[in-house]
Amino acid sequence: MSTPARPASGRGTRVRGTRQAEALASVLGSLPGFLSAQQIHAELGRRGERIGLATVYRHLQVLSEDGRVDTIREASGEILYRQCRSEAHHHHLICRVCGASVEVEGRAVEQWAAKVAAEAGFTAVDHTVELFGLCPRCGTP
Amino acid sequence: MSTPARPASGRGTRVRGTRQAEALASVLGSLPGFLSAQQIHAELGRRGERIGLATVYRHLQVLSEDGRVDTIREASGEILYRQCRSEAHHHHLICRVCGASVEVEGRAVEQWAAKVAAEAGFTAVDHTVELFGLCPRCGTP
DNA sequence: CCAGTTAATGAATATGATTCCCACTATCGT
DNA sequence: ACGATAGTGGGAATCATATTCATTAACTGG
Repeated sequence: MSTPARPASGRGTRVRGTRQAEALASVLGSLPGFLSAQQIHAELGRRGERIGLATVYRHLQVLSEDGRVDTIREASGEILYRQCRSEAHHHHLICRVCGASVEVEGRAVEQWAAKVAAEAGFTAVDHTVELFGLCPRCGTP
Repeated sequence: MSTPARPASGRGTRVRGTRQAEALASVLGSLPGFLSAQQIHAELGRRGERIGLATVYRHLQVLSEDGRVDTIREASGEILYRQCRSEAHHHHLICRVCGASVEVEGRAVEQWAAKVAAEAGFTAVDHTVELFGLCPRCGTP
């Protein structure tokens, strides 16, 4: 036997372990900032993996639905993806220039949101909070 | 003379007072929530104004650049527009169901953002904050 | 180890919002 | 009223993302 099966993702997923899924995970795991689907696709090509753009989109969609990658929307409307460390709810501080990002937690924001919502009589409140700026490297020429 | 000119927007804008601009302003002024360009275009048609979609987009773009309307991005990526009361910086609490919105200020959030950014060494930090929930009417069946 | 089952792939095509093009029209200064 | 020119609008262009469907290949039972 030699534990033949499950060469891929390892988990008890209903997903087949494919070369493409592994390559995508590898890229997400090795690059630090937020990337667009197209950038990820390009990086895959650069690494010699010839993977269809549709497949990249498909995987990213599933991964983000499962909460395994976080997404933000750029000013242009393009979606950027990033594999995140913490499972817990958090926000991002993102460099406008290089895309580097820091995960930040926002207890203060959660509380503020809850208070404001309650005052207005709103329920089931969700929120989006993202911070954009210049990281130390890009902001200090 | 009889102060003939300036039939349109009134302000010292460099924009010509056109029928289309007035109609658009009228729609924005009379509808309460956030609307997509297409919804606004449809409403204009409903009111008997035959205005090109391109013109609607053009005006909305200028208005939002001038800060005369606020914009948010729906989950689908579509941009929603709304004429806002206050010139001052503010955020929105928006009903997921009916689109109604309340303007909220977020001193607490601004301060939190500034602090978090400073700690990470980021500069020139900007932020996006939007709250989505169910308004009193839509949340209480 | 092999063949069959079926999910996964990907090239091409579709979609849908937004923008661009450009000939035509209407506003405003004179 | 006239002319310069900003504004208009129909349609084509763009661009990210979704979908289709025939083909490929990952797992599974034998």
